[in-house]
Amino acid sequence: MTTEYSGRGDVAFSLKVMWGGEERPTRGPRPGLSVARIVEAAIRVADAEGLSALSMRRIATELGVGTMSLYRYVPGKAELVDLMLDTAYGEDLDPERDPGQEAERLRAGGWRAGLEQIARGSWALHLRHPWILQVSQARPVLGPSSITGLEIAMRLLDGIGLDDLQMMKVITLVDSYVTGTARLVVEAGQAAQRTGVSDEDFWDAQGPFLMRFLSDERFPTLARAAAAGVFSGDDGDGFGFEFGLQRVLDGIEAFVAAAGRDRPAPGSA
Amino acid sequence: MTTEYSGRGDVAFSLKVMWGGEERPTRGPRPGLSVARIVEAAIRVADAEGLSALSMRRIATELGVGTMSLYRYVPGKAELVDLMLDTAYGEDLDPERDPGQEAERLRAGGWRAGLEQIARGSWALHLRHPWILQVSQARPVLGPSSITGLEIAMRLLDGIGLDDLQMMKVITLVDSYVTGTARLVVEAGQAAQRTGVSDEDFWDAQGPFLMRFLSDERFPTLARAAAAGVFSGDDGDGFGFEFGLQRVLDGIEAFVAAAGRDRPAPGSA
DNA sequence: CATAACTTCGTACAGCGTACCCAGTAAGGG
DNA sequence: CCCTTACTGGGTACGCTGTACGAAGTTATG
Repeated sequence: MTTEYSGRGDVAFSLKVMWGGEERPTRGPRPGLSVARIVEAAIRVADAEGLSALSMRRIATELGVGTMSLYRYVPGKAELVDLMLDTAYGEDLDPERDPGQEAERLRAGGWRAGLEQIARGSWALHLRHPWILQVSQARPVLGPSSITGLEIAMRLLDGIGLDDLQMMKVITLVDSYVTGTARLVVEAGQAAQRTGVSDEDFWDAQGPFLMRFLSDERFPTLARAAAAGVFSGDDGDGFGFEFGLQRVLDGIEAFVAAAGRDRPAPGSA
Repeated sequence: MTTEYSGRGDVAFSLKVMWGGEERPTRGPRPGLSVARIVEAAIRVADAEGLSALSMRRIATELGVGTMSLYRYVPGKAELVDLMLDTAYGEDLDPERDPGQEAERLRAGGWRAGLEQIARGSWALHLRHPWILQVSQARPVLGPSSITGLEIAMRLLDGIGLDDLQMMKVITLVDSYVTGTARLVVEAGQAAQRTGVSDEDFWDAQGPFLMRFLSDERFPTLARAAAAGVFSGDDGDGFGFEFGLQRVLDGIEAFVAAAGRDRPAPGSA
C-alpha cells in the first residue's frame, strides 16, 4: 500500500528548492552533497527497489554518507518525495522549449493527436517510475514541471470551443484514466517482487479457489470468459490501455463536437 | 503514499477464510475474538484514521486485547488487509440476491444505466473507505465479493454485441476511471488530516509561488484559468467525476454501436 | 588567530510488524 | 477424577523505520 504523502512537512522548503535552486553558503566546509544528487539517488532506489525500500538509511548508503548528513540538505523524507515527484515530471520536458512552443508542436496533428501523445507520455512515465503511483498526492506541490505540463495541456486545448473549466475537466479525465490504468499494470508487473510471493506460488494458492468459482453455477459468465482466456494476463495492450484511451478520446471528441455546435469556436464559421 | 500490499503473505489463508468461514476448534478455551471482529475493527480504524494509523497495536487496543492475541486469528497484517478489502467490496452486495438476479435488475434501464450505477456505487465505496486506494492490489486476492461484483458487471454487458475480452476491457476502463478520479478526490479531502498541514498553512506556503507563475509570461493559459476560478477546489462535481463518467460512457456507447453494426447482437435484426 | 558558520554523522528514541515463549484454560481419555 | 493435550492470551524482544540532538571537525571572515 501507499503510505508516503506529498505536500506534508515544510512545503515552503520544497517549493523554494524547486523554483529557486540552491545557493551555496559562503562559510564552512564545502557541502559534499547536493539536493539534486540526493533526489537522483532516491529516484534510483525507488525505481529499482520500490518505494517501500526507500529509507533515509538506504539513500545514505547509496551515496556513501552517514544517514544524518542527508538532513543537512533536505528537511525530511516528505520534502524529498516532493522533489522526487517534480524531478520525475520534468524528465519529458525540454528545458529549451517553453510551454507555448511545446503546445504548438503538439497541436500540429490536431488536439486529439496531441492529447493522445500527452496521455502516452504520462503512461510511459508511470511505468518508468512506478513509485509515483504510491505517492498520495493529497496536496500537489506545484513545482515547475507539473505546472509546465499543465500549461502545455491547457494551451493544447485552448480555442477548440471549450471554456477553461471544461478544458480542465478534460485534462483531469485523461489523467485519471491514465493513472488508474497504470496502477493496474504496474502493480501486476511488480507483484512478485513486492509481495515476496512468486507468480507460481500465488496461482498455486489461488488455483483451488479459482476452480471453485469457475464451476459454481453463480458465476457462469466468468467461467465462460476464463475459458476464453480473458484472465491469461497481458494481451500486449497493457490491460486495455489503448482500448480505453481510444474510448475516452472518442467521448471527449463527441463532447467537443457538441460544444462547437452550441458555440462555434473563434475562427470557425 | 501507499505501502501496504494485498496478496502477499499466506494467500491460501486469506482465501480459506473468505470462502470457507472459520471453524471452531473443539479443545481449549473459547476464542474471545473472531476474524470477522478483527476485520471489522481494522476497517473502523482505517476509515477514521487512515491506513497509516492502522497498526496491529492500534487494532488490539481498539478491541481491548493484547497485540499478540490478534496473531491467533490472522497470520499477519497482509492477510488482514486482504480480508478488509473483500469485506468492503461486499458491503453493497445483497447476500439474498445472486449475481444473475442483480445483473437483471441493473439491466432494466439498459446496459448504460446499469454500468453508470455500478460506477457510482464503486465511487461511493471508495469515498467511504479511502484506504482502499492506498492498498496496492498487485495480486488481487479473488474473494467472493470481488468475484461476485465482476460476474454482475460481465453479465450486465453480456449479449450487447461485445466478446468476452471486449466486455472485460470495458469494465476495466470504467474501473480505472473511477479509481483514478476517486484518488484525486479522496486525497484532496483528507489532505489536512493526513499531512498534518492545514489548508490555510498549505496555501499560505504555496501562495507566493502561485503568484510567481500566475504572473509569469510562460503560463498565460493557467493564469487565465486561475482567474476564472478553475483552481478554487470542488465545484460540486467531485473533480469532474460526473463529467468524465459521461464522456467515458459516451465513448463506450459509440464502441458498442459500432460493434453492433459489424456483428449484430443476438436478438436484433 | 579567534570566532562564527558550516559540515559530517554517531547515538538515541519512539513506533512498527512479529518471532518466541510461558502461563492459564478447557475438553478428552484413562 | 485427574492428567494430558490442544488451545487462547499476551509479555518480551529484535530489527526495522524517521529523525531530534549534540559532539567533533573544517573553513571563511573580522
